[in-house]
Amino acid sequence: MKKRTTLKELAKELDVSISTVSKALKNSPEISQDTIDKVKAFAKLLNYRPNNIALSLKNKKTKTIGIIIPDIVHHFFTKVIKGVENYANAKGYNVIVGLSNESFSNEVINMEMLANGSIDGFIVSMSRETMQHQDYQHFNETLNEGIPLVMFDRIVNEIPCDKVAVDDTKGAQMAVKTLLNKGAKKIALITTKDYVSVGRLRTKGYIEALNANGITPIPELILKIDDDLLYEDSLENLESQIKMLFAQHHDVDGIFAVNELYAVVAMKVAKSLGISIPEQLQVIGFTDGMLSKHASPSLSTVSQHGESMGQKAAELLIQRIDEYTSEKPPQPFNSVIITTDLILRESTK
Amino acid sequence: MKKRTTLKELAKELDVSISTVSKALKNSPEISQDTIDKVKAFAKLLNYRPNNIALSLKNKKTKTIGIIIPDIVHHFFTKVIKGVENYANAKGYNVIVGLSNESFSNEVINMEMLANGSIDGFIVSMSRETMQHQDYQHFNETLNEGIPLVMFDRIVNEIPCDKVAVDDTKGAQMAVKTLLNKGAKKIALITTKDYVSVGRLRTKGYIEALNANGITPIPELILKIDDDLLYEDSLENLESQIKMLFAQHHDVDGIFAVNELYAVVAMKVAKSLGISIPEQLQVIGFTDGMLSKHASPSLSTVSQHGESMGQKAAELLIQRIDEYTSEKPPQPFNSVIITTDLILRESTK
DNA sequence: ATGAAAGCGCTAACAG
DNA sequence: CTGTTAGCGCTTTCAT
Repeated sequence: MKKRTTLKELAKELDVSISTVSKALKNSPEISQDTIDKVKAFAKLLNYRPNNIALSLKNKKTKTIGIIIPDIVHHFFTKVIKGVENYANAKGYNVIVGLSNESFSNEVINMEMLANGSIDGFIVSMSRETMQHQDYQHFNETLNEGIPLVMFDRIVNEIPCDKVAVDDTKGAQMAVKTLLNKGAKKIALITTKDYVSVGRLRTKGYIEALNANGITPIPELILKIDDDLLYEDSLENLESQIKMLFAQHHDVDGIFAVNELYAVVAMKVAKSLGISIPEQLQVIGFTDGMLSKHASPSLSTVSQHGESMGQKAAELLIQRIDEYTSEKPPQPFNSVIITTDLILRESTK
Repeated sequence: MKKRTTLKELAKELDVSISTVSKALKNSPEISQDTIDKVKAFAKLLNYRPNNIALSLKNKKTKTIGIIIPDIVHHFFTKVIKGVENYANAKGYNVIVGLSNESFSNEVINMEMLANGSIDGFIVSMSRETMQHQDYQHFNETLNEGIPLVMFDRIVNEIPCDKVAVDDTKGAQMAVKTLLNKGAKKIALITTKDYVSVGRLRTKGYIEALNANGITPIPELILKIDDDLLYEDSLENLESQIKMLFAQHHDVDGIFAVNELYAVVAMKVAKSLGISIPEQLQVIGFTDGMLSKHASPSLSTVSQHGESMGQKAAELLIQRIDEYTSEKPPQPFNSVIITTDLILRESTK
């Protein structure tokens, strides 16, 4: 277990000063080619590699970014992380992942832990609790301390920062419109409670699409699911609500669900009731994940392009980090919208 | 954008020395209660929080651990990360995630990047390429530099470190035995190429279970899929292979697949051929993910307990980190086996 | 009870 | 061309 070599050691062995070694390794023109060669050869021999931590302390930059998400067991967030990693690594950044588990306090604690010098900036999707409490103080504090922040997916206007959002409303509109075009007359919506921004926006899209087609939305056809479904125990609740919907409205022939799980569960319930898909009932979900692809019938869905979101978020963040450190004039904040695509599969005609 | 307060600033404002402030904040008995109070009050006022980087440099501990995985868009790894995060955070550690994308060089680069002081230890599941090349030099180097390493899931004996593995062979045995008990006579296996350790071990379990029941394994019933299926484009290849299997062996009445995707695809093909599940064909997969739960019929599966694996890995790693820094006598390496559970659902009788 | 000083590993302004 | 020095923020030993 040999210890990591330091500049000091190299210097001592070569009998030159530390700064000479430091400069030589950077090909400084101040140093003679001769010593440069000697130093480099020796450094390679001892397998010298600079200590990141020391560099961070010196440069006041850690070259790592923190991403805070509500849950990692979730295809969409996973895609986003992948996008962030790809872009960040290419730029020489590492990525620290913090999980809030949908809890406000976890989110705060995680961010505070990282804000104490561990990271150069944050990429965040708010926890459900934070959205409910509408307490954004920790975000604003972070920003005040000069740590840039990019929010994605679960966005809120109150926070002055860069944002990357999905075009939730448009995506939902498109889905519902497609359902209508394909002959659906009575389309139900399975969505979240309104405090979830993406649920709210997708609900908006649903209503707008109906209105645009001269259809008055029927409140009874809108299921606002209470529990965030990532928490798997609430599935039964969902199933029974959907059963009730079918019981009361035999003629529902279309369903738009704001995530793929709701959609898949709806299909399952429908099948168990002997309703055939897509003949009697067409279904479109949101988020293009594993479930959609491998459900049977496979699920038509609005694709969110999580990986692109992650990339874009990382890009905005690193740009902002550069701006801060180079003391450039501050640029206005960006709000990037990632457009959605409709992927048609077997659950629609 | 106010800057972070430092000890120095506090000291200047309070007109005491830096070391006094430092000690006061730690309730050092060397400092009078009076100054302690004063310092603390002022520190709180200015919202002082210590700089992690400076601490890391001083202590030579970063309080962060690096986890390197082949792919994050994968339920199992995601569960493991969650387990690692939970345990690590509780112990005051952060988690840096590195993705190898199943590539050897990415794995090496990622580890080198982090090994330069950014982390106190690694938790790793090898990339597919690494398993193929059987080049473990980077792991050994890391260990030589005194950075502890815990491997999980994709394990290899050649590396002297702590390990957390799934009981792949037993899990597979149990699955096949269950299939037999439930009346299956001719059981096919869908597995990976042998260089994937977990695939190899599960194949072993399959063969052992058959042998134990006096059945001679038929090579034709063993499909060794070439491409790692996480790469989604190779699905068609899989489907056609499965079709061929059914064409040549009408009487296959059981399938054991080494992951849930293979199993779900097999069910899909079977259904498309009019084979009813579980009546004519019973299926068991491996890994208890979203797909298994929400497939229709829902998939019986061997659960790997990814979250427990992550927790255990983090526990072993942090223990090892403590050992290293406290210069305790080295303990022998642990190999923890996480036992599997069989979850019976609709795809078996 | 308080402070000065060294040092963690590295960089860079300044001197020679 | 090479070396000295100060400093990043903090801890800790050793004076005082």
